[in-house]
Amino acid sequence: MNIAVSNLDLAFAALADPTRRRIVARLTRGELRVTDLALPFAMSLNAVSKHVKVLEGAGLVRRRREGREHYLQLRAAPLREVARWTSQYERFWNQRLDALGAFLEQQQENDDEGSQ
Amino acid sequence: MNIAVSNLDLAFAALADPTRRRIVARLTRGELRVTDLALPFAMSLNAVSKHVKVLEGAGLVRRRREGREHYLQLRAAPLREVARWTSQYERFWNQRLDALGAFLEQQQENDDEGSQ
DNA sequence: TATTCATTCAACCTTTTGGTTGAATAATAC
DNA sequence: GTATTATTCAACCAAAAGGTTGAATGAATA
Repeated sequence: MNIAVSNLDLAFAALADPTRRRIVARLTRGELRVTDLALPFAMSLNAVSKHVKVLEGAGLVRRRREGREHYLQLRAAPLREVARWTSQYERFWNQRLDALGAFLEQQQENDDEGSQ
Repeated sequence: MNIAVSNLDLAFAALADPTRRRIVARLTRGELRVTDLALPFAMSLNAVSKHVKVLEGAGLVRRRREGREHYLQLRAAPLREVARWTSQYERFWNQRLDALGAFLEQQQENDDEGSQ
């Protein structure tokens, strides 16, 4: 009896780990076998294999089996969802500047009152 | 002895929980007291308070104390970081289409070979 | 066929997470 | 001054996360 876990949940959670973000970055260079992917990481191959599975679960990585070798490929589509969700808040990014703008406007109004 | 946790780690992790994303969405309407913020959530006030603390830790929420009331405010700046990281991969979003393009080009080349 | 290689599976461990309840704190209202 | 209200703190709990090691599986190679 699983409760629903959205794509966005999975994508954000997958990307919350720095090792997994490094994996994503690494795969932009092209396909890699699990072993080769794991090379620069200071952890066991098994640990990397687990991270890959998390990324797969989030749809961020695709696996192509060729004999005993598994080639991993970046599938960035879920990042688009992340970007879409995030960009909803674009107008809040400069909140402080907006607040400053409002403050300046307010001050302007006050100045005007003073001149009546 | 904490190991380093990046801003991006904190932001992604904070946003990986659907309740916290709802909180962020809710706060776009303006400041809210903790109690009011918690109203629509089917969990204890304490649970919401904890979520707020996670969002604060990631810099996504700011707290303004006024007497016994705490007013919470959205600080979307960390979302900009998330968007920046994510947009690095924009050109991979349409990977499948690119792959199709490459395939079609390849096929075109093959056709050309056949005509030599 | 026996061995090596690429990878996962399984079990285990520690820390973190997301929730609960009950008590503490501190400001407001009666 | 005594309730009441707003919020956190603290302890607890179950489940998940991130890592380890060792065994299993299945292909390739000698």
